[in-house]
Amino acid sequence: MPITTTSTKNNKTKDKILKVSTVLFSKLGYKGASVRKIASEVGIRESALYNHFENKEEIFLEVAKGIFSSPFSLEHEEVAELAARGKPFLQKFTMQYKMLTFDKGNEDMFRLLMIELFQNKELRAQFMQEFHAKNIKVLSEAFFIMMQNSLIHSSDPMLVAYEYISTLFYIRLQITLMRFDSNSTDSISTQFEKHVEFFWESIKV
Amino acid sequence: MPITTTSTKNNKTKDKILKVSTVLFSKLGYKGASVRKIASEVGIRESALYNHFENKEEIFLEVAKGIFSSPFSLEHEEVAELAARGKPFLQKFTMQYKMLTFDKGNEDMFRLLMIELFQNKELRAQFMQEFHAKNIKVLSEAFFIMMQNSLIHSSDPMLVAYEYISTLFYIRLQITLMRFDSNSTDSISTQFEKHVEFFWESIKV
DNA sequence: GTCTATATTTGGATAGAC
DNA sequence: GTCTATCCAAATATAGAC
Repeated sequence: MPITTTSTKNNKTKDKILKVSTVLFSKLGYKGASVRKIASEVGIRESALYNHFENKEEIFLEVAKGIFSSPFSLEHEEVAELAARGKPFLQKFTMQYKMLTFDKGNEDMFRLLMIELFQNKELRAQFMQEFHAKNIKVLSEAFFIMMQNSLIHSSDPMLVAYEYISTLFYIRLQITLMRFDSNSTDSISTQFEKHVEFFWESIKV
Repeated sequence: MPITTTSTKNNKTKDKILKVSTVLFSKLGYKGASVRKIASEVGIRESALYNHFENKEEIFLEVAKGIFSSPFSLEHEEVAELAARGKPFLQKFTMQYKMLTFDKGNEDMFRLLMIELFQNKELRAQFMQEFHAKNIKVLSEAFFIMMQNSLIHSSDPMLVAYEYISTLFYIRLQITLMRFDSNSTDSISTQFEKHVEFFWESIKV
């Protein structure tokens, strides 16, 4: 008995509403994605939407849940194991980040986050926690281990983590922008790998 | 005969409209800042607005001009001179960036840019050009000079520039987010200086 | 240049028949 | 659960008096 994220029952319309809403919210933002457009795209009347959701806000909140539900992350043991080897950790972490960047669903969620970031206090708080603090935590733990193993120069692990994640974020933002305009990301797609190389060369003993 | 940026004549109302619009657009975005709210805040009727601007779009475009009009930047000669000394260049460049981050007017413009980034193709193009490409150009020129003077390790100046600017951008975004919620930026305000130190230690010969 | 009045469109939401 | 019909509020914008 597999349980879907949200609805326990077979609810095709509700699912379609969420699917359509995700696309529209992440393209047009909360205000831009009107109930009219959503209903029209789903293929039903606006009034029918209200059989599945209380109001527009509820649809949005359901969609927005997806923003911070990262499909994968490194296990604590895996972090320790990889960090002890140094560079492999950075490679693994960065490739996961790259995957998220190019994954269609996560791309939509990232765009939605960026669009609503300054319009939604709750999203800002979650951004700081889930996108920033969590990454800083994992990375600084890894860098700390690398320092203990004398693989990299000793300094503040949190600072090193900050420096590392900031570039990943910037690459992700740029790529998301380019893809939104259907521009080629060829010139920037290897930036993640270049970042790993540059950074590792910078910090290694 | 000093000429104001936009209006040659003394036009107090028009100036007030622009001032109010700047605040509202940068808080609520294009859609959120209604003509009603603008007029109300200015202290006139909506219809009176149309004596000064064709429509809402025109007001926005006028306000948006301010996004990419950086108040200061380094002269070409100054870049060369400072870059030849290495670290002083990074310090100067970064302090200018920090000033922009904390400057009220530029803070509003940066927020407006972030809010509308995914809603406005023209803004995206300008962001890539004015915020990214221009900075990469200045920085890579400086790093190139440092390499020629054997102050830093030889590598791709563009890559080094990319790594450098990405962190500055991330710090700026975080600070702008915190200030938007009136949160203290004490813990992060020295991040710019830390970035200079960390980066210089990473690249210096 | 500003006001009142009004037109028009869009958007969120409900009532009630099927 | 979906439809038609309808309501109400908000938003952009114009006409014309003062």
